[in-house]
Amino acid sequence: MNTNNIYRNRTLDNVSEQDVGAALTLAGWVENIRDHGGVSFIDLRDMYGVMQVVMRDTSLLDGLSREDCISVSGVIEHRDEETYNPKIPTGTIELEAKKVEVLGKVYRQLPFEVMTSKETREDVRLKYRYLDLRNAKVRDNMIFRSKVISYLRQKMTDMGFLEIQTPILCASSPEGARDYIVPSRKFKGKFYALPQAPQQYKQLLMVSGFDKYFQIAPCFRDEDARADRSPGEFYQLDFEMSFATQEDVFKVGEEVLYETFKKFAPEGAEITAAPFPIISYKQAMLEFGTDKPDLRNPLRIIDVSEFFSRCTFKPFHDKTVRAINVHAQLTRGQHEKLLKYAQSIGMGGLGYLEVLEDMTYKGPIDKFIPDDMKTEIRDLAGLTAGDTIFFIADVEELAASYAGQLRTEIADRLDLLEKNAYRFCYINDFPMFEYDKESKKIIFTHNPFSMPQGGLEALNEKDPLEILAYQYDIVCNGVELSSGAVRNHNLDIMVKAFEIAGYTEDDLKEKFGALYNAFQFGAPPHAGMAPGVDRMIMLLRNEENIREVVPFPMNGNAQDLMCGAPSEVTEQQLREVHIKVRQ
RNA sequence: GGCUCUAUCGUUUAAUGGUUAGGACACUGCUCUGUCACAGCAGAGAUACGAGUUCGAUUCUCGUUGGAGCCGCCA
Repeated sequence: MNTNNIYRNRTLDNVSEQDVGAALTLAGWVENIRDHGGVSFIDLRDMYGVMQVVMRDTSLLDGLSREDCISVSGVIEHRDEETYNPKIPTGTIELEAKKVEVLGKVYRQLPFEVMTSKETREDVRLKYRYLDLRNAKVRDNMIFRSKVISYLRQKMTDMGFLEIQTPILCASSPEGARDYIVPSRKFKGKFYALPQAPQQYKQLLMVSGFDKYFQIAPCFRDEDARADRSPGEFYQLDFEMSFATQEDVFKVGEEVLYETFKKFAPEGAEITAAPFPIISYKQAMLEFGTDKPDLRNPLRIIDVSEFFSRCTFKPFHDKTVRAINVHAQLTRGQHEKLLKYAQSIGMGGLGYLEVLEDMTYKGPIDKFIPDDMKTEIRDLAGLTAGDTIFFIADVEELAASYAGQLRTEIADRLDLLEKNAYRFCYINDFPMFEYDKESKKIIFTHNPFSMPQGGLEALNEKDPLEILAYQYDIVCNGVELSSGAVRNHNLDIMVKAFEIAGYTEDDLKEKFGALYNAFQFGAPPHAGMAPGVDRMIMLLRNEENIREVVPFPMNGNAQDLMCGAPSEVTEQQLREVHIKVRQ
């Protein structure tokens, strides 16, 4: 880039051997100073690269320190061949400084060294995030993020989707996550809420006739953080389509994600090609013990409850029994560690069998399997010599969950995960309702606006807990990237569904008035989903923590350590919005 | 709300019931004409806070505060 102003006339990606002899002014930050007495070097860094500046007049160095922001004028010189630096693109040239101007001085000792900031305690990095962002790796994550987002926009636009902004100040909704609320000045005692997602607006856009909508949408949820979950706010690639079925949405999701991952994944990465495998919720809970399976993990869980109901091992009778064949022999140490892990997640013990060379079994469970049933378990679990099979028994829900956690733990310990691969799948057929033990009521499992499979007839006739929804997730490497649904655009079905979840038609009118009204004016069938943008980038960058790909993340307690949010406001501000804070 | 881990110079890391609490990088000063995360010499700089046990606590115990991870929660 040519900029040509008083600060600089080139950026550092645009200086090359062709410029040897040219008088240039460059600007950036002092990354490093190497003072050799008679001659000194500084590494000048800007957003685009690094350039060595040589100072033969060492008085130019006076008063300079690391991370000062400076403008340097001088002449580009060719380096002697033995002093080339192959590590940087500008390694065969350097700028001989004639004049240095400090544009922004460093007045205090830096809280950490920029070059190694990623090794610094996270709360210190976050407090000085603007310095942390000077680090090349952190900066590259942001540049990468920008490129991904701009590609997503381009791709969605190319596919015929229209980007439309929806409000940030909207009405609070009773379902889902806790809202962030904003008090109203004009209406005493009333509040706006920040959107958990643009859910209702995008459905209203469908009613308006905007066939294909998308948005890189900020979403706000007042829930606790996790390593892969930003507290407070995050971004989704939110999209919705009219006259669309689940399959139509799957096609769009597959295309966008596959193309994006193909373009941005590390070199040589394997990416699931479309069509992505579709796994029902029920099958996922059985085979993987979770609704977000990591398909890089080759281990599968099988159900052996019926088999063990016929064996003589009492503790397994009347239990759900799941089994994992790990296709390997574990050392005694590995067994001990695994048992310890099993106990740490709440399991009583961990039964297993080892398959010997002669296909007989060894292990604490063996004596409870009658001789005439030994080949049956072999066929059931596909046992071959050298295998070890673990058994997990409990009530169904816990057995599934324990088996799922063990599957992950074993694969980790035995290093079984497929390397440099992005394995996608759809999980669908989620239950529409579930029983909430706390309130002892039937509640919506996920999105209350999803279309129940079987429509009104199912709602009227089936056990609510048996009804499935046209509701789906995209999972990649064990990370839930997205959820979505075919929406319920039929008012009768919606009234009935909400009735089952304990809402009257009046509740519906009051809480979701916009949708309730809109669906009386010719609502088209529609469906959509919303892949998480931050999570996508985290996966593509192989970062363990989502904060590494967010420009200004809050800490785990949803505090902005840099600016001090949340903070107190003045008495007057509170008075204006009719709020009194209880001491 | 619950569980687990954690807190030593600016950063990072070591050690210890009695020490001058050590190193590395950064910082300050000096030396050095080709380095590139330069090198050498010298210097300044730390046991989060509050109790308890003890002759003596930075070390052991409890609590507070902060941080991280997990569970709950996240339509």
